[in-house]
Amino acid sequence: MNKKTEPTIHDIARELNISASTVSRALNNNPRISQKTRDKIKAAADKLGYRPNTIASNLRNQKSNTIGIVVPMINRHFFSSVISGVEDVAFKAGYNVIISQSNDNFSKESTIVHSLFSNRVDGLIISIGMQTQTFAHLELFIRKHIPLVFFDRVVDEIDADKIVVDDFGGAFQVTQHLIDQGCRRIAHIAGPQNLKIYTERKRGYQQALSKNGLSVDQTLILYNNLTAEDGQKAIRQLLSLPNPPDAIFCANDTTALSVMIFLRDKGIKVPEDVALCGFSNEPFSEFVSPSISTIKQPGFEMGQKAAELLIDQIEKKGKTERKHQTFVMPTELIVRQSSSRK
Amino acid sequence: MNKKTEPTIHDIARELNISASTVSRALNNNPRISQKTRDKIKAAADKLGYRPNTIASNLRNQKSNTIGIVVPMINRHFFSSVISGVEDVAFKAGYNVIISQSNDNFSKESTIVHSLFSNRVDGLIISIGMQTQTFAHLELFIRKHIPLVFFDRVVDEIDADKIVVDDFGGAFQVTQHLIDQGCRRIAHIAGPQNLKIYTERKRGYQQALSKNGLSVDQTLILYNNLTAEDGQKAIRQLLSLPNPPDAIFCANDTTALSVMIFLRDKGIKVPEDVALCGFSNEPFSEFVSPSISTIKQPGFEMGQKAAELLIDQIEKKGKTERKHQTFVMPTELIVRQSSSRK
DNA sequence: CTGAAAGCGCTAACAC
DNA sequence: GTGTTAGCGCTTTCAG
Repeated sequence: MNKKTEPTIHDIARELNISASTVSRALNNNPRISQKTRDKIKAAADKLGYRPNTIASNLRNQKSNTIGIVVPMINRHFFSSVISGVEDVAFKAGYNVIISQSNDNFSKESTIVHSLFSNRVDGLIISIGMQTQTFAHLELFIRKHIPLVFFDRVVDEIDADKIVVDDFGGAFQVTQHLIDQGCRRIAHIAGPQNLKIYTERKRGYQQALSKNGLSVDQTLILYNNLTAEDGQKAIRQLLSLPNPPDAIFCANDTTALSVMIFLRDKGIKVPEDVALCGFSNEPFSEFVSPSISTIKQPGFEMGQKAAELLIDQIEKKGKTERKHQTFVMPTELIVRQSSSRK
Repeated sequence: MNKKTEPTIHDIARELNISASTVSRALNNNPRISQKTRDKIKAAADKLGYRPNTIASNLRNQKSNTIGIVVPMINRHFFSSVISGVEDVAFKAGYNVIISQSNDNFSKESTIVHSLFSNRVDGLIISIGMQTQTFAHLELFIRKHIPLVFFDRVVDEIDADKIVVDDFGGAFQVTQHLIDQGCRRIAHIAGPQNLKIYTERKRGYQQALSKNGLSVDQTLILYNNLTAEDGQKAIRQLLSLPNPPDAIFCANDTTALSVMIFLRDKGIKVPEDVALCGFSNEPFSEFVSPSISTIKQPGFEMGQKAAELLIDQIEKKGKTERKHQTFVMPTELIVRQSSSRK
């Protein structure tokens, strides 16, 4: 903030020998001010280099025109796409976007959410961290009736609008596809089961197996945090089984990639020896060799939808508080080399 | 913002039959308040579910504890890494981060910057858009003495702190490397020359050629906006030359990738027939086949540095207004398959 | 069509 | 160690 005091509406008022309220009205295009004075005031404002002080206006109006967004990691393609979508819609509607990342750290997430509340954001869009298992910080928003929209990693226990992709359906499709390619012992590298997206993906996988008369072998389901290192560990373990899998469905692309690189280094052929699928359609999955089959998640569109829902709630506030809904965005199976046995 | 009026320090004051200023002081840990009353006040605050209203505090303190960041596209690995670095440092220092993307659109960039000013951000971090050729919107910040830090796509005409990578050095290294691999007709797909990063990359390329006694052939330098489509067009044109190149240095990885895919589809061998290098080390460049040699840009670290410089300026404000500096982050050549002829 | 006055919630002289 | 008071810059009744 600058020290030389900025021109205010009072400076404009003094310049023109009128009152500050008239200036305020003119600058807000209040029709009660004549066109002539309005023009005069705007000219003076320009001349003085006046810029409205949004903070003062926010305080007075009890509205910050700001929305907060919290993601685990900004620097991840899916999340940055969502943020981009949010910004796109928010900008057009005249809202600022404050971003924060939790780094999957519960304590940071909680601090951030409280700080956003103190900043009086008009609404919050969040995808919770992997560690998050209690929700007092989010219930705060509910209790105060501040609009809240979850996306991707949502919280069942809280009643709010949610945007998810069809994790179950996507996982089902992937698994069915692997079965169609002739795979019979399909492993699953699963994510932390406190996150619904990962339980859903597992459920889709299991259901597809069952529907096709294949048994669910618990030794073929491994749980971890889906990092590249976790993928390495998991594939080692799977290969060491007496009866190793002929296909692996990884709950994200990062893990799928690390598995693929491991197999490539070991001279194990993908997809001939082991077929492989990921989830999310990270940009690299298309270009690696062999390219990785995966499920496309429309990140940008999810961000747009989340922002639309949130702003809708903000601006309808008070009137018809409508029921909260969960929007399921369609997923799309993208078949690439890593699973194409023909 | 919620309608049920939030508890304020006055509510706490009334509850305890003390004055609001005492409450304010206690909550800010002012040592002039006795430990006993401080505890009492904090207990009452908790009980009432009090959350400080940052907007009011900001207005009073003439400080928003917010920094703005403007990038061309949030949804690009390099930029989201920078944002992540900024958030990392800003959070620890108690600042919020408002993000916006210009979409390389000058008019949007200008609107955003003015809006951030109206929001009284304490400082601004920006990488300008491809179209940006006039700087009135940025001079506003200079004129008002609001700290401003440029990164990556900086503006020579404005005196401010800048963080860049060593574009010249990186391009020189890449080109030298291609020469070392035996290439003699090295083409360059260059970016828009109003952006310094691209003139520097071109300059590094030319200098390396000259140093090695190779002539600079203007027909081998193509200018465009470095999209995937631009890359396709450029490689077509280069291949149609009477004397086509034996190596191509692309000013970014996106273009390098599209060139590589084109060559792969045409059955032209990389690196044997045409060696290829990019710039930026986008995640995909490592995993494509053949993997793409490139220059690593430390995005996260640049973001951290930018935030540190900015916050340093904000908090030293008024005192010793130090000279503005340009920080050049080292680049690193990453040699991969696309240029390894051995 | 315009002005006067109050107040959004917080902080910081200045008093005592 | 605590209270009183004024004011950050803006908007909005209410009055005329």
